[in-house]
Amino acid sequence: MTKKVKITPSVAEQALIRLMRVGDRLWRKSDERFSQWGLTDNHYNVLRILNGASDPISQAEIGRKMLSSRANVTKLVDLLEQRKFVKRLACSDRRVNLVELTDEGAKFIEETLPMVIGMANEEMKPLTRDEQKTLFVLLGKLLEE
Amino acid sequence: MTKKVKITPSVAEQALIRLMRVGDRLWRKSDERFSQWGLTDNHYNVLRILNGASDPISQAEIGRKMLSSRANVTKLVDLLEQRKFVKRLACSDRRVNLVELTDEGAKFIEETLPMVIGMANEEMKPLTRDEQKTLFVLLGKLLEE
DNA sequence: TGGAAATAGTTTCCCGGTTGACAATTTTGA
DNA sequence: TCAAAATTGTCAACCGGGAAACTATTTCCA
Repeated sequence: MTKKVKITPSVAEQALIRLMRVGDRLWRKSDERFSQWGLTDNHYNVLRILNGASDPISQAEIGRKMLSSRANVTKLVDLLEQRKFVKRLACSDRRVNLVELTDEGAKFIEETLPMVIGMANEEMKPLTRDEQKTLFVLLGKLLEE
Repeated sequence: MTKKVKITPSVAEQALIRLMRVGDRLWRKSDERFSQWGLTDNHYNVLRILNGASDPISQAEIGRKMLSSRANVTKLVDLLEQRKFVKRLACSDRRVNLVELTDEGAKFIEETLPMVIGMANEEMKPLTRDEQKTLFVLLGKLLEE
């Protein structure tokens, strides 16, 4: 028979695995929930970015903020535009499309955001507020490499 | 112009978003690294599960442990079998395939595991050991719903 | 100033994963 | 006991996202 490699995983590795697992689960749940509106988590992300921006922003900028490829942003904006949540504007730099939220898009955000935030709160309920804060800080340290 | 919805994100939501973001980044890096062996993170996961199991286990069981669909486990095992890392065995319950690690698969794990663990340690280096432990515990609370 | 390099957006192709249908088999319970 | 329900593995179709190639445009700098 095969001889198995015995390993006692380090704390670092255990934490890493759990981090990936929790993250994966949250993405799945999130996508599952947004599908009720025929959208992806990422579609909604675009809407929130636009809602948070004071001015229309370029697709490349959107891609940078959400760590998505330019190619994919094109597709995301395509759908959102077809849904009339978003509009592409010409820009003086004729390479770029500026994207802005339409009134309809803003209305959609307004109607759905409370529910979305509610889901987040629900998801984090097992942690006290202090623990949530601690988690936030620790994850922050991992983000800046 | 559109009226934007103003929201100050809750601590819970900020932590959740960061959690998803960090998780996503880790998955990407992980996949990128495993690709040097022509494998996916998930392929390796299967090997580790088999390495950790004392006996051959069914594909359905593998899928359960790694939160992957049965259909996908079929494909994962297909490749691993073709690579000779894994073997399918008949089972008295004739619906199931038992899967076991071959000597070659065990050898592969033995050779690569130190590197994989090293990557994990590297990734978590921004945190002290205590912080890693704290992170592990907090994430644990999120896992049990 | 003019040509090389950089940037933006799109399109095509590919890849990994899921869903749903299916056949084979086993378990359940009336 | 035996038909209905559940389980397992597979396959085909689909879907979201990434990489590379391409065009159009702008910036850089020798």
